[in-house]
Amino acid sequence: MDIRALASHLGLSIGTVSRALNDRKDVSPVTRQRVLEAAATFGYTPNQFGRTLRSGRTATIGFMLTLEHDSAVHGDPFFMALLEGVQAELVVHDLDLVILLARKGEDGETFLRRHIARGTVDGWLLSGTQYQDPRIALLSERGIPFVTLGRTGEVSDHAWIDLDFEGLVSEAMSLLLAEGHRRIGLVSPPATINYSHVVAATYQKALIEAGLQVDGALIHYGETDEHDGEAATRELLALEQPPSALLLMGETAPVGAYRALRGLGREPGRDIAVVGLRDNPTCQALSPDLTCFNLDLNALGSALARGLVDVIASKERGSSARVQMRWPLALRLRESHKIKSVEQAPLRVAEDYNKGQRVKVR
Amino acid sequence: MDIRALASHLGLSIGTVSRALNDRKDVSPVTRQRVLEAAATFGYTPNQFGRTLRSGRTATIGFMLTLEHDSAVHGDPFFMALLEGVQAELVVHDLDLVILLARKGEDGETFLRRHIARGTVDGWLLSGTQYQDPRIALLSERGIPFVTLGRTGEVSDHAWIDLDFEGLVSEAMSLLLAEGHRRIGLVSPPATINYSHVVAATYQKALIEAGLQVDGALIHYGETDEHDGEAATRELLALEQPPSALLLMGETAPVGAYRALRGLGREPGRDIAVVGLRDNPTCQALSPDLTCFNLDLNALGSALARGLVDVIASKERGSSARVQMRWPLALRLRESHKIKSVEQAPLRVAEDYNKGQRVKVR
DNA sequence: CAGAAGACCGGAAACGTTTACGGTCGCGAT
DNA sequence: ATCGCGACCGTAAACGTTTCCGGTCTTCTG
Repeated sequence: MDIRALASHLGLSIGTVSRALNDRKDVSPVTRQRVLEAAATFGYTPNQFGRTLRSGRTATIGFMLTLEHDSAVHGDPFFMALLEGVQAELVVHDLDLVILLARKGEDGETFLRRHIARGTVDGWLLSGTQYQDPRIALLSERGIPFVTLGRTGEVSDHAWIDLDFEGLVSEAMSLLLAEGHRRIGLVSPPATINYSHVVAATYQKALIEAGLQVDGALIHYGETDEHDGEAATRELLALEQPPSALLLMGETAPVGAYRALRGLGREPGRDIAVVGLRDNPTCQALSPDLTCFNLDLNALGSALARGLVDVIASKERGSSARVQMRWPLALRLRESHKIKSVEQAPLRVAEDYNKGQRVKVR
Repeated sequence: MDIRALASHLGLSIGTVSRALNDRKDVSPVTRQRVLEAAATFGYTPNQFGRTLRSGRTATIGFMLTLEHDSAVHGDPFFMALLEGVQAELVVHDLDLVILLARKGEDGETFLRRHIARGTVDGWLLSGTQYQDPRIALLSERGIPFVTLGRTGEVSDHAWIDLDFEGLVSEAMSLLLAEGHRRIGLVSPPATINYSHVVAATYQKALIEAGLQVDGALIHYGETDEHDGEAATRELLALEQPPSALLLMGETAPVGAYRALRGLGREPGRDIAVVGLRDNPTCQALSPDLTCFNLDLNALGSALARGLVDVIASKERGSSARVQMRWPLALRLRESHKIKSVEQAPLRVAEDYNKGQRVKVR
């Protein structure tokens, strides 16, 4: 079924039919109605390839999935719920979604270059932003609309939505400080991952504002998967002055931390406090229940898609939309942040570090 | 950069250039070489849409991702590793991969119909096959190449690769029977999921071959996620004659089972035996370590892709490829299948059920 | 009432490819 | 010398759209 066939059946020219289908002007309401009805009865769908060949638009947006270096989201169904939200929003704007996988060993830049040349999509959703991310420069200088999930190290005026790591870490820190902890271990991704910097900075800020000194030995950078979470925990607890609390900024790191702690004969949520990042299914298997942050992935996905739609629209209008926001997360108080054994006496540690200076903590 | 521009720069016609680029005959080796080099230096990439418009081929295959009813793979990074394998194989054949998401509330059939009309891809990879799956009839009668991950209830001659549930269940059963268990609880997906039938049948066959009777109360159908795994376990253990072993045919069901068991004051791997389905990250968080099956998702993905390539090739040749295979899984003996407390005396139970008749169990 | 201004529509040129069809040329066979 | 046959290449017609450009015809304006 052609547009030509449809037009001749209606006794119209293909131009008019095309205009009617695309909601453009220069077509009377009555004929537009006729065309729409005929298209529906014949089940006519415009050929996408003819359409893009002529107009240059694909009506499709791409979600770039990177398998490696994605430690923030590795190992859990993070994306499924996110993409559901993206999809739901895009369908409102008559946009289709395709998920593209970078080939194994292919870096993000050449991946994008390949697809730009191919003209696969009209806009991009990028995940797994690095501290320095060449994809951003590439897309912006070519004028291709995109939104990133996550910021980068350099300040940039591109569109992004990131988790509010500032708010998240400072909330976790004030919780732990209020519980009396003075030595708090931090497990954070390597420096290539952007949010690692935000996390470390906010962590230090919280300590300093509380009048405490920062001990670099308490900060552990590395992959934040289960395995490394275990190693990091062992390392931190082997310190001369081990932490009384752990803040784990990786999705599955708490699983490894629990294991390491028990291997050392210490019980999370009793002997040592543990706070995790996101309330994901993997961590729901832990007991005692992990205190961590709640994230509505569906809503986040929608916001991401809406941001991209805005960018595309403003580019067509010649203006420029400014979508840059930190996505708030709510703290879920459960069991693992508590310390039940008083012998752990966090205050003593605190006094050591404050050298007699009295600190008020909420 | 046009094919026209490239041709005029070479002093050739666009026809010749096209033939040279597509490895067709009627072009001398020397000019072909010239064309290839020129294309490389100019960074020319043929426009995909013009190409598809003319030839009808997209050089792209689609992986259909269904979010609902996918209890077999729900809640874990099943797909990531699988898709990596698919991608790696497809790239050899110059095929691109796109992952398409069914819209929320959209059933698989209309999803496919939409994309068939659009002509999005040349072939399909289908996951989450149902017991009755209308997608298969749709695609086969339209002559569109596809391979399904999973079989269906009706015998069909379409191409599929499925996990070897027969081998898997019978291996698990002979393990548990050899360990002395006589009442084995089975948690399996609902009847809409195809493999649930295979699992149940093999389970019953194993019991009968061992000379035991089948107790329907020991079989629990339902979603096999973490939540339902918990509910199912509670239900089974509430029986008058509770099972001494659990066979859980869902990815994350064991997590819930562990929780339920401990809620009832029973320790997995000591008071009761547990065998799971796949060795996934979520289950790796469990302790004691879950006895389950190992699956090389990467290899499975490659096999899937290769199958589809075969189907496409044989369709072009007019012949028909027969790719139907059960994918073997290796049992991983770990801790959870053991029973350390002898008071649980499985043999007594066995004698109850065999009414004095002696059974030889390997 | 003349002219301008819209509303509505058809014609036709693109968009970038592939591919069927001829045409030329050289060469071996008759 | 003629014929036939490959090898090689150019021409042009598609593939299915969108969109610019005019061309009617009606309606409003002064």
